[in-house]
Amino acid sequence: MSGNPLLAGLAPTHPGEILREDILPAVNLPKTEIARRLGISRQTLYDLIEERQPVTPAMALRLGRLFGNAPEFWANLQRDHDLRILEVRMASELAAIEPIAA
Amino acid sequence: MSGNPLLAGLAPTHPGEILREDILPAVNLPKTEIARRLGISRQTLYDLIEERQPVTPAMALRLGRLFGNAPEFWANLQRDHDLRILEVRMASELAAIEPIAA
DNA sequence: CAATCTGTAAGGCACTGCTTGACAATGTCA
DNA sequence: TGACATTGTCAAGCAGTGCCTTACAGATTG
Repeated sequence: MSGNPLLAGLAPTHPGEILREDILPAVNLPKTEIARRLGISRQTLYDLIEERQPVTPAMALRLGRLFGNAPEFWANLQRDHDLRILEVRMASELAAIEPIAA
Repeated sequence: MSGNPLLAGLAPTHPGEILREDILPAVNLPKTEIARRLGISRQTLYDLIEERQPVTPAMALRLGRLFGNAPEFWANLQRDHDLRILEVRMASELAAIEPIAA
């Protein structure tokens, strides 16, 4: 998948984007309140929303619980984001690894 | 899924277990060599194998590259492991979160 | 006006992912 | 047999990170 030209231009969606653009507007509650309900600091919520911090496993559980979806949903968003970013950043390092013939 | 009694007794499989039990025996190369090929220290490989360290996104990419499988495979193993462990550890904390009615 | 919400910044702290270096025990093979 | 590689573990260190508290100015709302 790494070299797939069809995927090359796709911006890796950060979970914070979905939270900011889709979910929070739909829920329409003060962010202060959201943070309190999630049991995290207001600062941390803003960091998430502004894509400065990742969705950790613990955060995936909190989000899933609060918004009624599977923690895997959030974890997968973060996984895909991480892999797509790192794939580029580690390109030469990875290319140096010789795959073992199966 | 969290309360599913059918899943309750399943030990959360650490990626290290699969590496240790399935892949490394099949490959049959000195672990010293494996570590070198992965571009990580010998110590780190042992930590992985002995389930003392998680498969980070960077590690998922290395493993996928070396063993010819998708990095998502490794990342998912770690994701499931993390979630299952945390789900238990954070049980009361999560229960305190009131889900928002969709 | 008073109170709440917004968005950001600064500083700190505990944890963690990974490294290097070292060691004793075991295995391998000219 | 003796040289060498492999195994498994321990100790120490270090940079990065996830989250916190505190604080501030500006906007919004009762």
